[in-house]
Amino acid sequence: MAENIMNDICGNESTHPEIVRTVSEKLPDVELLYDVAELFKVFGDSTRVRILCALFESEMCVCDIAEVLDMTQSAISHQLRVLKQARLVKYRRDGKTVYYSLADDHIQTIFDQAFEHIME
Amino acid sequence: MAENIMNDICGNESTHPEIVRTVSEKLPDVELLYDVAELFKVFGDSTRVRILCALFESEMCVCDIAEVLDMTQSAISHQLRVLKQARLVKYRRDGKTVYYSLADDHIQTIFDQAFEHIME
DNA sequence: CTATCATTTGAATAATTGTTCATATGTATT
DNA sequence: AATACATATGAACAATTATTCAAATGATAG
Repeated sequence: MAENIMNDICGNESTHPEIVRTVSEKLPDVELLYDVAELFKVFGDSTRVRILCALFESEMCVCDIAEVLDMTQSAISHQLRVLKQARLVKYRRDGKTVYYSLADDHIQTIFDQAFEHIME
Repeated sequence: MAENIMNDICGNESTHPEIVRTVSEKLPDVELLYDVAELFKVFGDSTRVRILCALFESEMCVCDIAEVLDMTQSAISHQLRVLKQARLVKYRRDGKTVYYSLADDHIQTIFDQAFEHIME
């Protein structure tokens, strides 16, 4: 009973060497793709999506955003921090109040495409 | 020492009632925005981003993808499952081998915009 | 049927992350 | 000064998740 359980599982040689080679060449730098994933990770939370969509309409202060989303001011502030670090929102201070707005035009385009994907 | 620490923290009445009202009206359904976040969550992992970018070039079997990304075949399979559930990839079987390819044209557009945001 | 190989799946583990609570800034008013 | 209020921040907790390992399918050839 010499069960030869080798289970190569696609060992050394490729199944399709030429495809592996050309795709490996054309694939963008790992670091760039990592940054892309990081950007999408920021979009990948419903609270942040709702904040950005709210800011599509108008600049807003933290309190107003919290009221529109029916969430804690602290929770909103934490998420605005994430959006700020990703350079997706900018802010201006007026007295005690801080007003946030969108920092980038690409955002709306990206969201529009996402909507289209979901709708179809 | 009657320290009146009330800390309203934007209590009942809005700071900007008219903005809160109009934004609340225009904001898309929570469910739709939740779906948008779910889609971006799928894009928010560098392994999946690399898989999708690889598939931009050519359809590929699981083993080849694993070799291009220098990762376990099992890890790739798990992620392909996520991409499949999100209707982002489709597959065809040919004997023992399963070939994956992109299921949607929006993906490339979304990624292009993401690249632009990062580059600028 | 058995052996082999590509792929899938399930459980376990480690790491990441969103919210809450409490507290700390910062700014204006008295 | 002290008070009030908008916002920010830090620690803690719960929940989610990507990878690994082991084992199970599924498919073909002998």
